[in-house]
Amino acid sequence: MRACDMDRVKGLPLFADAAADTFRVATAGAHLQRFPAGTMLLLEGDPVDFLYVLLDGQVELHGTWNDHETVLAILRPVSTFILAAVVLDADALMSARTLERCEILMIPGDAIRTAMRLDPRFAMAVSRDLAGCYRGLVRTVKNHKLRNSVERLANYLLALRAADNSGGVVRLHHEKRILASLLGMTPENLSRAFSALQAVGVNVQGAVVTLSNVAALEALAKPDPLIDNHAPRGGDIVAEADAEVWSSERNRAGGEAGARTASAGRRND
Amino acid sequence: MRACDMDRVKGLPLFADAAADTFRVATAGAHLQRFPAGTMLLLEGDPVDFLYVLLDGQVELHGTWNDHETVLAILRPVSTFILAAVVLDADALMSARTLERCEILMIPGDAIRTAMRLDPRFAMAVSRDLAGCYRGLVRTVKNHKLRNSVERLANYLLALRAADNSGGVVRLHHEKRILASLLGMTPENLSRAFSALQAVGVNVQGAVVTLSNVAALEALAKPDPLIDNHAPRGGDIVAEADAEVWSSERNRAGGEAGARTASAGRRND
DNA sequence: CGCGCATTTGAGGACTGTCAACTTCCGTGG
DNA sequence: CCACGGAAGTTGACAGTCCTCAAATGCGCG
Repeated sequence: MRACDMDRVKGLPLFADAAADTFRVATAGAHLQRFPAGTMLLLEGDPVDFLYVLLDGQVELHGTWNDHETVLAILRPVSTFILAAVVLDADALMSARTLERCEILMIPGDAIRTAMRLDPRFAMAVSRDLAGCYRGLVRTVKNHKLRNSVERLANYLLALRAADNSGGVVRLHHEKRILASLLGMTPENLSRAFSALQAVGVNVQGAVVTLSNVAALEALAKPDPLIDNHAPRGGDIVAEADAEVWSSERNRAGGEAGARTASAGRRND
Repeated sequence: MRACDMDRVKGLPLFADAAADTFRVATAGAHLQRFPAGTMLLLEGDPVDFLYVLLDGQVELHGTWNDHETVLAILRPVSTFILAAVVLDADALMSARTLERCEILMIPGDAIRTAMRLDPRFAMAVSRDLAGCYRGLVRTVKNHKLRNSVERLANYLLALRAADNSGGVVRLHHEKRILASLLGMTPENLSRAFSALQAVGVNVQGAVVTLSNVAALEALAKPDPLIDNHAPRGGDIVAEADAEVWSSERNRAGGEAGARTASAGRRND
């Protein structure tokens, strides 16, 4: 493993606070591996033997049922994934597949669990990481249960814009059919959702999306800090520490989240 | 706090493994409180000062957006909730409301965080708890994205049956409109979903549901161990340790989960 | 007994998925 | 450099699912 890779791993919130020994032990048994695009790293139901650290490339996490598949998260460097299964030494609930050529550090699950026992600071970091992942998923569920597909897409675009601090032009990081699945719709409907957003100044040109009327888009999207990690807080409150990898917002470019309906309201309560 | 309550708290996976000292310190600053039905314990967006331990009654966790509300989880004793926010000392992403008269132990968040720093075994237990919660939500997302409303209801009923190890008769633990929201539909559609399940031997009589043809119900529901925590594993595999509170399967009686479409398949990819 | 609320039922419409045809894009190979 | 083939993305037509509104029914509590 290159020194710079080592530094990148050490820079993860998960390891930043760990004792030097902990880090050394954990990475001692680790190995760096390269995978071509389209490789299945992990199949749901399989035992999980490693904590994965994505150093380069993109990885998709998905689930299947009854011959259907849905994308649950898309990871970009630097991210760890499958931490929850490692902590519990349990079977994977999601499959992982490379979307492009990837460089991945694989740390034995035993090493992680041992390190947690020996280093309370590391155990604490794991807890914080998992708490952040959990909260990311709460946002996702709220997003899906409280918003329709056009609203989800609108918020996704705003999240992209916030993440790339791009002005009025954002680039989609994935194929549209992957994005459609992540947002919980079919490719056809994603296409129609983009059309619908033309009315608020959204134009698509391949992977390049121009937002010519952000105010109108925001009026439609109604981003909410309790769903969308990028959305502005009310007062002068400090940004929360959710951080962390996985389906955490940063990786998904703020894509998924979730929150909703009031006591009297309706819509998919 | 009564001694028997103390024992119930100590019996939680979260505390079972903790040092005696840890438990003493944590519960020293705690106070037991009773709330009438319909009390808002916590509003989303509020700072979280306590870890809540539900000892008696039922609590609903919900999220709101744009004047709509959705139920994210329903908790029954003994459960802790809001642990993720406590670990991160962050604002709540969900609101909590009592559904009936409740008895709740409130442990200061500081005490929890301090205990984690001092007691690695406790920190480890927190990690395991959060990992279980996380996996519960992964199941929920798969359930919602991969199944339609009738399928979700069918699996919910099977989960209830498994939890209560009832034969062909299960009791609903909540009002139908709450259940509808938890399952991601309107009360009207829950009613229609029940009607649809008559074809596979499901009959509703108030809160009492009789399942006269479990085989047919299962054929429709297609329960999956990677979505439904109750579903049978393939071989002689040991049941996983997900356990834990919160939106964990046990509380929701195995209700929620989620996963979906295969590469070629469709339906809400 | 009557009121209020939860639940049910019906009708209609909005949203989303399915199927099929067409266009565009892109990499391969001639 | 250009033609070809396949995949991705679009569009249209249609159907199924789900939500909304309204009204009726049933149940529990005062």
